[in-house]
Amino acid sequence: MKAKKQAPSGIEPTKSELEILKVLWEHGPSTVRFVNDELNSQSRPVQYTSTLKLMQIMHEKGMLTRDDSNMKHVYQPVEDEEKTKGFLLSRFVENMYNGSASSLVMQLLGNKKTSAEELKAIRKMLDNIK
Amino acid sequence: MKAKKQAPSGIEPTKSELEILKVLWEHGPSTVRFVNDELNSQSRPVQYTSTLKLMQIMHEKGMLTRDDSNMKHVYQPVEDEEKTKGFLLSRFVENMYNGSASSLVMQLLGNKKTSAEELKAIRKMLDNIK
DNA sequence: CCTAAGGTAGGAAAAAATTCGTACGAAACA
DNA sequence: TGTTTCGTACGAATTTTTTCCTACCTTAGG
Repeated sequence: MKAKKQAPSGIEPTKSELEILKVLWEHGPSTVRFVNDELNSQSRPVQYTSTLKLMQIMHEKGMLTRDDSNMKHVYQPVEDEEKTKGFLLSRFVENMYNGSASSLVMQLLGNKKTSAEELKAIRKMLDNIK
Repeated sequence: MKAKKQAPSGIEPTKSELEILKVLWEHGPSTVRFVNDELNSQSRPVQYTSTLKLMQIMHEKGMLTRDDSNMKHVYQPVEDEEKTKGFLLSRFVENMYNGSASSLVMQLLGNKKTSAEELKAIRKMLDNIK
């Protein structure tokens, strides 16, 4: 008998779970049917019952709430987008850059894919904080 | 018979593979013994042969090269730290912020865990690019 | 030489994550 | 009312990732 590995209040989505969260973040509370259609049109073919199962599991884990007062259950993330993304981001920084946000930004700036536009936007943000 | 899913030149480490890469990045080319000791002292208990197996798999995948001219094989990442981290970072940005680096930075700035020191460092970097 | 210590290889088990088949209930509608 | 459509539940199969057991080889020390 092993203690359940504690995760910060149901956060810590797997890859597939994240896909689902993204749909819910973008479109708000949704039915399984909607999420599944979205996945199929936006990213990849997946069977309805697969999406259903996964969303049920996420519900069990406390990652999603659902309204099952109607036949078509409507699911919704427990934690909001900001919080979850913030968590994942700081874990990423922790993991990859020893917690140094500036190291990450430096990497980002050295990245060919970061356009001049982006740089400008970032500067502007920093100025606004000043 | 299914076609092997192609991955960008051996990148795309799993969680455990990343742990190993981190050791190799920090300490340079290493033996399995060294990496295993490091994992055990730095992060978690893991059997020698588990680490061995994983490093062998990474080698097969073309993620690590190895010098097996001596009995104690010495392993080394194929891609350098910058490149791999850059890849992972841009995938993260792509995934989580629709490719918008500035969105990510904004989140970072709103993060309690990003200290004033960090902010200062980031500003300085931006000024240097100007 | 013999043995102990430490190395690799490889198969297989275990665990985690993902996918799907089947059963069955409710609702839409011809 | 029958039947087709759309929904959930749930067990199980599959795939991916991780772990470890066993066999066997090489080297160091006595």
